[in-house]
Amino acid sequence: MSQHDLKLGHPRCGDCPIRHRAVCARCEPNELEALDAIKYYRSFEAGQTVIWSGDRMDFVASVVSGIATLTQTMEDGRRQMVGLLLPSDFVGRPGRATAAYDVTATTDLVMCCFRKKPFEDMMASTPHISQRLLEMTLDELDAAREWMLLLGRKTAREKIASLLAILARRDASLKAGAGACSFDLPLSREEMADYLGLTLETVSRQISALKREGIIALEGKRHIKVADFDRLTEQTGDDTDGGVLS
Amino acid sequence: MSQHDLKLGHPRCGDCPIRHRAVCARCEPNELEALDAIKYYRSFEAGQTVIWSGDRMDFVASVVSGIATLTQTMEDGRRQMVGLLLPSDFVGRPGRATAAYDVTATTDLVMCCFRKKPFEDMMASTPHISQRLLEMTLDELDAAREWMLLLGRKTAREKIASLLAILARRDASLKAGAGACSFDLPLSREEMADYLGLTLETVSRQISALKREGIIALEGKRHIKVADFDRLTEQTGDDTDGGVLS
DNA sequence: TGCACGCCTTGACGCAGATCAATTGGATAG
DNA sequence: CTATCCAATTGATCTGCGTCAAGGCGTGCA
Repeated sequence: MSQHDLKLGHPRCGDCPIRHRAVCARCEPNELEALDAIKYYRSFEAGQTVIWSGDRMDFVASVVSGIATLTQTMEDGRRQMVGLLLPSDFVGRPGRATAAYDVTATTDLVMCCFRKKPFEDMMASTPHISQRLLEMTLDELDAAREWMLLLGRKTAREKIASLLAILARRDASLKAGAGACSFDLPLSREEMADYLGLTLETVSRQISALKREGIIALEGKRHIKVADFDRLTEQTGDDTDGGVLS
Repeated sequence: MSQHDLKLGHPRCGDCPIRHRAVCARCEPNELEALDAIKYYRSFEAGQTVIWSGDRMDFVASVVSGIATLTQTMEDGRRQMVGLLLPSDFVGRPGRATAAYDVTATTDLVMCCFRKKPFEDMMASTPHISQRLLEMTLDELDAAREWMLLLGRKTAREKIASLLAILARRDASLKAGAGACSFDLPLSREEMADYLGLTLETVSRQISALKREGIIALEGKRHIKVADFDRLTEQTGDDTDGGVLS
């Protein structure tokens, strides 16, 4: 769409990690300067809650390193994860005063925060930013819709396989397409269950089943080896044309 | 956020219905002129498919009247609705060439379409538009996340009650809050099932159960009467502080 | 008037996944 | 080396919802 993507910072250098699609040589350096003035960093330990749903939220933020989750909780304690935040993902909603979801660090986490008021002012005066945010939000919406199909219509086995495939794709060196790969699970069984709309027992049983069938292997509880990625994706129920994302 | 909301057209007049939060007296008339040049209208009959997933899509659009759905279908025919498009909702993604979901008219439908290329050009030159779209996309993302909780963790009864509450809230004259109301179901049992991640039989049974308990009453198959809205919302599993949206 | 077709309802039954409960295994502390 | 703790596994049983199947009801067409 825009040949001139906003350079709020370069993902590679980790300085200010708002993701952009392609490095662009024509970006204005002063956009970065402006952001420098209103940003600060916060670190969290694995398991720490970053924000509780309903809290006043006077910043927006971007994940620098680590993984966080967005979850919703019902009165009786049922929990559903509704977002998985990976490095460069954006948190918080310009124009809203309170948080709508719990945000929890599942690994050690560093976030780059922007005070909300100046960030919003800057959005108003810097069109690239809202265009970039729109693009990112549309990506998230697509991911949410894929997730809805998983929650509403997939079996437990398909759910697990889908999650493992997502994690494998993003974590492992799968450049070429099919083949072997291995990665660390960033989520506990319970967190996986909250992601998938299952119980942790069902998650555990399905992982054991995949192991028994030789589709995956475990090293410890948290490290997964996938012998043949194609055999895993066969289990996901998805169309078999493995779209490789940019 | 922006005190100066884009006036692409006034929802009330139905001319060009991109929704905006508040009527703004200071809008530039030429923004509207610019849109006039690239827009056109299309009508569909109930049941007609507007776009198939994978189709080349050279426009974006906004719903003028009627209701449309976004659905995803798996190879074996399992279907999940992932979006419900009501008047003033936006369809299509700037920057993407092909449709990601099936779009189907569930009632007679009129859409206001914008040719994509000129629309994108205008987005680039008119910051208000991307800001307005960002706001709308964030609203959709919130709705999708609420929906994920429903799909992942709610029981069949809670799902039905939630859907009826959503339809009642938007359709009926519930200004004051609680009380009686009635409305027409815009969806068939099967479409409700696809929305909720259930089978149509389960939908039918749950509706019968709510009827038996006097929480709702049916007139014909498609008209619902809710005697006491609070008794319905008690069944949704949601927190009981009925947030009234702007 | 009757038949066919679509949509909905209702019943009977089975199973995937939830629930309840016990055990294992790996990590850390004493 | 043993005790403690917590995440994960595994087993036994239960149940909500899916599946399969048989009507019911309204609408349109011959």
